[in-house]
Amino acid sequence: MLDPKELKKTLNLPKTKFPMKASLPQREPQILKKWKDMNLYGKLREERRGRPKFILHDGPPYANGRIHLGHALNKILKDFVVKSYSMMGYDAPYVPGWDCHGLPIEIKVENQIGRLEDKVKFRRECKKYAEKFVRLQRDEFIRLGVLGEWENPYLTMDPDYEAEIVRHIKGFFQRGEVYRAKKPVYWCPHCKTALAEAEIEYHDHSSPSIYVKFPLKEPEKLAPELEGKKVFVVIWTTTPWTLPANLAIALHPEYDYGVYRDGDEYYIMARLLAPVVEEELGRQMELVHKFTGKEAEGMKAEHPFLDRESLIVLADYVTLEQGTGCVHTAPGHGEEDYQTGLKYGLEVLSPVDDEGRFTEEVPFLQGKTVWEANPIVLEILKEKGMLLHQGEITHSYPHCWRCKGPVIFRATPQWFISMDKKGLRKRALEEIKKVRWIPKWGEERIYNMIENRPDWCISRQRSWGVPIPVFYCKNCGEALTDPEVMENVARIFEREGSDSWFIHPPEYFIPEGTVCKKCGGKEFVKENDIVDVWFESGTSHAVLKNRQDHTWPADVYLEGNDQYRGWFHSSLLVALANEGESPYRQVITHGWVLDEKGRAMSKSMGNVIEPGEIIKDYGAEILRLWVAFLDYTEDVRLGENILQRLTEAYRKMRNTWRFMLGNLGDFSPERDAVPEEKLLPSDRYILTKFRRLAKRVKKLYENYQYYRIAHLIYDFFTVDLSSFYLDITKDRLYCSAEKAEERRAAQSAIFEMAKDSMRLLAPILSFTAEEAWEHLPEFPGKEPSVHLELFPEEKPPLLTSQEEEEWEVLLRYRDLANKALDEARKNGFIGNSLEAKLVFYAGGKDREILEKYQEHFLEIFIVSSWEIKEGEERVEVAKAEGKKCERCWVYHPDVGKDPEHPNLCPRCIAVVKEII
RNA sequence: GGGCCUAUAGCUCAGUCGGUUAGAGCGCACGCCUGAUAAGCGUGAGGCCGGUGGUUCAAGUCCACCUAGGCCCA
Repeated sequence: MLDPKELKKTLNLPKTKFPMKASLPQREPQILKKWKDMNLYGKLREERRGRPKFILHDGPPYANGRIHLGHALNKILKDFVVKSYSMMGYDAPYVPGWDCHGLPIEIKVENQIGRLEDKVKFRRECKKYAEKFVRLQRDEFIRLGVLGEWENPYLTMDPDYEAEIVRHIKGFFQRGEVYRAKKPVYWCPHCKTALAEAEIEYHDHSSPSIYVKFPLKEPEKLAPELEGKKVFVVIWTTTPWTLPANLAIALHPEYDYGVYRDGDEYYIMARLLAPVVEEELGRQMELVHKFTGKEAEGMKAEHPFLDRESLIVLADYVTLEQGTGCVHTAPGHGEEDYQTGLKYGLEVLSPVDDEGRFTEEVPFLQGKTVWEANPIVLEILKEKGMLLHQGEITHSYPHCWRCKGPVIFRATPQWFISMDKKGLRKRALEEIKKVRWIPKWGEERIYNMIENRPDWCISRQRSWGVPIPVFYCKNCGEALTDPEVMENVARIFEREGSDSWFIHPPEYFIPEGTVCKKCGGKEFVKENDIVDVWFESGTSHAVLKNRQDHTWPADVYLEGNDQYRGWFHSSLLVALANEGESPYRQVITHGWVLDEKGRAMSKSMGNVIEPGEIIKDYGAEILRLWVAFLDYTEDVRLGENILQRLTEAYRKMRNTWRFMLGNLGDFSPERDAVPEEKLLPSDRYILTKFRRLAKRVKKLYENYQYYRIAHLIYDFFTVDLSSFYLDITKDRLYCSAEKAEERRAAQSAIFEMAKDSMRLLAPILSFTAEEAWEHLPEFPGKEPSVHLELFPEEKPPLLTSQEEEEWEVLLRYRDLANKALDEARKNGFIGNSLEAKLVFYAGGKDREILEKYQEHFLEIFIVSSWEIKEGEERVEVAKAEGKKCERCWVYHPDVGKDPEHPNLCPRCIAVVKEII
């Protein structure tokens, strides 16, 4: 007689070196090293050569700072796309890129080393800064398990790339879509430079607060009884110096306005603000006429001190918080004023020079700074009797971040791409309809933006970027925008980079014999402005044309939903204008990363989670699983609780693989695989379910529905595998003879599911699938990395539809049996379910089905004995007959009858005899 | 203020054309097992479907408004 210890040795218990504990933070770097050493990316390119292409074109992140969770979400999703399409059999190269030029880097560098007069030196520092963060971010992206051509990314500061930018600018000029016009920008009179929004600080500042009268022309048009009366539109302003540039007065179209009599004068203002003005003036006025803003549109007023008209216009931004509801509008001195000016075709006046001094356009102020001009304007207004009231106000006012002095809005010449001159807007709107937008509301969103956007101002008064390749005639100032000259510049940039612009004189770029078309001048000066960085990144589609292994247009762009305004937008315009069509066929967007409560992460809220922390504490795989489980088309949340859930889900999947691998320890697919027709019913059932799952998963990968995949596979692992199939087949796997056909049958099913689930999950659980793949038994054609594999080919279901219905009945009875067994356990009647005998009550067809499968009930219900009786559907629990077999723990009446093995059941005696 | 979007159990997700008592997995509680063991199995409790009003015989689902949140713009 064998004692329990010896008996245990006769069992086929799971055995694998695949560890239960993942230790992801330590293990992942080893797997990354394997991929690097074997040149996985290069090998994949080789293996897929000649296959149809699938191009995901990477939107370049900005080379500034470490990566945050938004980057992680984005790059992991891209990795899902690229890896899954690669496993579908496409040749799917992935070339990452970086956006390297632009203001944020200039600001950072300026903070570090100060402002250098030498632009070449300054740009060199900017370049170093960008290179540093490209390196850092690249390593962080690699750490996430993202596979790509990291050794050879595209950078917007590469000479080749800069040349493409110039060529695309050239294209816009060539088609006559570029024009030069004045536009107001923040301007620091002390530093004599334009400032970007990001360079503005707001501080309190004391300004005059004045009410000014504009005599209304033809007041009878507003109300007949006003004919011949002295009617004034009253405006309020804190910048009297901008009054010389006044061209309009804006009213809100919907607000109520009134004409108020004050002695023999009549004042127009918003009715809700009249009491405020009355209080300022210290006297009451009489309301003599009411009207709404839109009634006054197109009327004219006289400028209070210049011989000029001021048009009454309408604008939605007029508020009733301050002033009179009638807004002084100077298109050269304010962003909103400028927009309104565009709408009404007003001139952009800005009679102020670099130092903030008035030009000869305003003779009586010439040479005075805007600050000096304020009191002079007041004097004139008083003189002309146009100053209704004067006070002082302290308010928040924009200041220069460098010199801390107050800044002004000043119109300067800028380059614009026209949306309508050559039908760019119209063609863009048509092209949008041809693209597949995921989610589909994206189409409406970008459509509305393109439909309503103003002309694109592409010039920036900065130095870290690509120059606009234009020259000006030294003699007459005319711009030289000759395409051939620009092509020459492109060729030079290709060779020397855009630094050359700041090194060489104009003659270096301009072919000999070039003369000014206007005056015949032969001497030129270079443009100082650089191009908007959105134009640069919008040129990235050229990467697809310049790399041999790519095709144009891209199949997919995939970015956060802020990029409807950003990269999707600029890419569409740049590519469409130059190539004639959209650079992408599909655009996928993902949401924002929020904290667990659904709020945006911000430093001030103190709720920021760094990807690095998660990788250190949990592993990049958990981050990948996070991305997989969420519906990324909406905003996604992350916090401790969610990480905890994900870690547990991860462990379950890992353990399921581990258990499968353990049971395949002695299995060689080539030698031991059992033909499908010899599989047991439960094997056929689970494989049918699994094959159906595999088919759905592949379809879902095609449609980028990762969270559905994750849920489906995870549910299959927990419900179908762990708690059903793998639980019920333990008896077969452990207790049957090692080479018994029923055991090999279960192993065959497990092998298929292990192998194919690893392949199906490889794009998501890239690290763990790889690790598990290494522990999977060898078979012919097994690739050294799971990422070189293809998705499993479709296999037919093994059950007929009738058999499937039979399984529904069996599983219904399994539920009943479990409830009954639980009841019995709670009563202390049994412990382990093998102590039980089940009595099934069934009738008709159900009874036939139970009888048909009853030889498998030990397996399906994990009980020692059973009986089927006629009756209403239910299951009862009795004690199993016989004694417990010490080897398989099943109760059997014959245990004790064999004198040699009195502690074993007949089956185990047979198995044991064979072994001994 | 405008454009677009979101809201179902503690968490992540289902919920078809409007149609029975709104589902799943995890987590939680209780129990079993000790041959997947820092595992495995079973049972159970969790829902004002963000709120209000409307359309309808019937609303998680359609409409309007509101609240909370997100991206972009002003």
